[in-house]
Amino acid sequence: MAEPTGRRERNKRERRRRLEDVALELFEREGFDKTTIEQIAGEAELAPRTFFSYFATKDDLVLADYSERLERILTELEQRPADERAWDALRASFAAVAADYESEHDRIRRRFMIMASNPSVFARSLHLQAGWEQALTERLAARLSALADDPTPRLLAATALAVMRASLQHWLTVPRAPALPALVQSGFDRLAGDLNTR
Amino acid sequence: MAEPTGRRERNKRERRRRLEDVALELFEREGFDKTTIEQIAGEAELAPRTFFSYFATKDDLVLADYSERLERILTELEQRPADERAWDALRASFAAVAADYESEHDRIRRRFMIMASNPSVFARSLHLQAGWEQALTERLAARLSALADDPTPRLLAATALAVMRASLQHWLTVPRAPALPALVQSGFDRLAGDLNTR
DNA sequence: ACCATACATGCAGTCAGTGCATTTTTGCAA
DNA sequence: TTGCAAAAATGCACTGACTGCATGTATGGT
Repeated sequence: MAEPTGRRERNKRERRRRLEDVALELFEREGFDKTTIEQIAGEAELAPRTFFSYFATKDDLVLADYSERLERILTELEQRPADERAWDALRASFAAVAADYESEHDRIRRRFMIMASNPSVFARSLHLQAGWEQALTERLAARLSALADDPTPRLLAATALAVMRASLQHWLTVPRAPALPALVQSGFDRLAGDLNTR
Repeated sequence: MAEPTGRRERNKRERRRRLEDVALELFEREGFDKTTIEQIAGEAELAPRTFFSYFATKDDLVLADYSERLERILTELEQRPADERAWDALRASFAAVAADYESEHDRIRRRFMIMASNPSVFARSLHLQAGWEQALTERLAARLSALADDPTPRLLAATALAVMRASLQHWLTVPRAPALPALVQSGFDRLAGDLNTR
């Protein structure tokens, strides 16, 4: 009875969510290192072993939705006109994604705090970002019809991500910082324009 | 007999070195994950427990000399004239450090390969780089007399490191790449100059 | 109601990393 | 030389993440 199909799906989603919620709270209250998988599974009313069919590592609990963000960026970039200058296309794409972040400030901030205070989580997040850099590099290379040994695409990707990262950190840690899209845009502008005036 | 003092120091250095050598070779031959601390210690003729008084983690074996590099960069930056534009000072500092790398191509490449093929080592290296970014950011803030909430220093630091990283990767992976200092310099120039012409 | 399948669970194991107690080395001085 | 204190190496017992494999249990379609 009840739903026709998809109870399985629903249960899965619900359990995954429960693990995430419970874990985040424990991390904040007791600290990441002091919290064991056993505790997390316990509070989520699952067997410890089951945890690992939902998350590959403890770190992933904090970084669960990282991969969606990359998709967002790439999609956004895909939609920019082909004749737009690469840097401008990146600027627009990142600003658009930044606008998404804006509405999730608290959620993102919570995770950022845990991440920032835990080396292994932090390291893993950077590792995921490196994956983004690679993906971005490839798209840019295609877009620019760059030769395989042209460093330009990687340089652009790395720099754009650096702007995003610096902006994000600023946005999350400085008390009354401007809105994220504004920070991102001005970061891009600064690099393109008055880099040599400071 | 023999040396008056410093035998302790010497032994320590020698053992550390032995661990590093032995480990690198094992990593290359058997793979990072398949190699256990026990094996490494065994080949270096030390007790497993002793390993941890030389290296905090297995990852550190690959990244042993990362911290010295940061020092190099900061020192170099310190020596640039105070009235030089920040971006130019960074350019010169990074190019100087890049020149050091040049002579160590093989050593660096070996480690890079292990790092690139192992997530946890790679993640840790990025984490160390984030530390550099922070240190650089602080130096630049001082240099620019920037206010605490000015994003400029972080942006400059992040970007400069992005250039360095992109150049390094290019240098190590593209068959007949130009010399590293040249790559670094042209990366800096490209960002400062013709970013908006591509 | 029945069955195949997906999923949760239990169990036993590996390995990195840590704290603590003990033994061995080494530097120095009598 | 010998003796001694500090430094370093070692051994031992432990925690906790993560894995492989076998088994139980719920779910969806017939």
